[in-house]
Amino acid sequence: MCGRYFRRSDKQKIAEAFHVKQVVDFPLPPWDYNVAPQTMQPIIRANRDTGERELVQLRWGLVPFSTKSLADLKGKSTINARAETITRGWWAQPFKKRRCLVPASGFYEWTHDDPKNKRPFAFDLANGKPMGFAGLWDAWKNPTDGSWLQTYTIITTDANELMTIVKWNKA
DNA sequence: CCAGACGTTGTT
DNA sequence: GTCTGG
DNA sequence: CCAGACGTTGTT
DNA sequence: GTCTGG
Repeated sequence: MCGRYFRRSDKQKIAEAFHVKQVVDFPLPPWDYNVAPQTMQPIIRANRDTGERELVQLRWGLVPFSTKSLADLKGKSTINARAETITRGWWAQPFKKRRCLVPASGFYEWTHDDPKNKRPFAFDLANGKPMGFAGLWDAWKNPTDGSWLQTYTIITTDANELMTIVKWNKA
C-alpha cells in the first residue's frame, strides 16, 4: 500500500490542519496528484530544539542511519514499512525517536489482473479531509562528501473502513 | 508505485 | 544500530 | 563469537 | 529481466 499518493493542500492548509508551529521556507505547489518515491516532499515532525511541530521537506524512501553505502539499498524498497515490523531492524531507531506525519489527501493502488491493462484507483478519506500518513524519518551522512540526507518512510497497515474510493469532483 | 532506459567509441 | 545465521 | 542482512507489494 | 528517475 502506498507507493504513490496525492496532495490537495498547500503549506498554509497543511499547517492549519496539523497545528504546525514552524514552517520551513521551501517552495511547494498548492497540489500534487503524482507524489512519487525519491522526491522531496513535505512532512511534519517535532523540531529538534523546541519539540514543536515543524513542516519540512524530506526525501521519500528511508535511508537508515547505519547504511554504509547507498548501494546497500539496491533492490530493496524503503518507501513503506509494515506496522508489524517497525520495532525491529532498520526501523527500530526511527520508531523510537523519529516519527513523523506525512500530509496527503489520498493514495493510489493499481490492479494487476491483466498485466497489459494496469489500472489505478484513488482512495481518500470518506470525509474528504486532509489525512496524515504515519511515518518514520532518518538522517544519513554520505561518507563520500559528508553531506546529510534526510528521508522518510510511510507505515502501512491493513485495509480499513476509513478509506473510500475517490469520487472526483467535476470542475 | 510506474515508466522508461538499459551501450560504446571517439568526435565537436 | 540490532538481529539472524552459521 | 563474527559476518551479513536489515524491505515492500502482490502473485503463484 | 532489472535498474533508475520521478
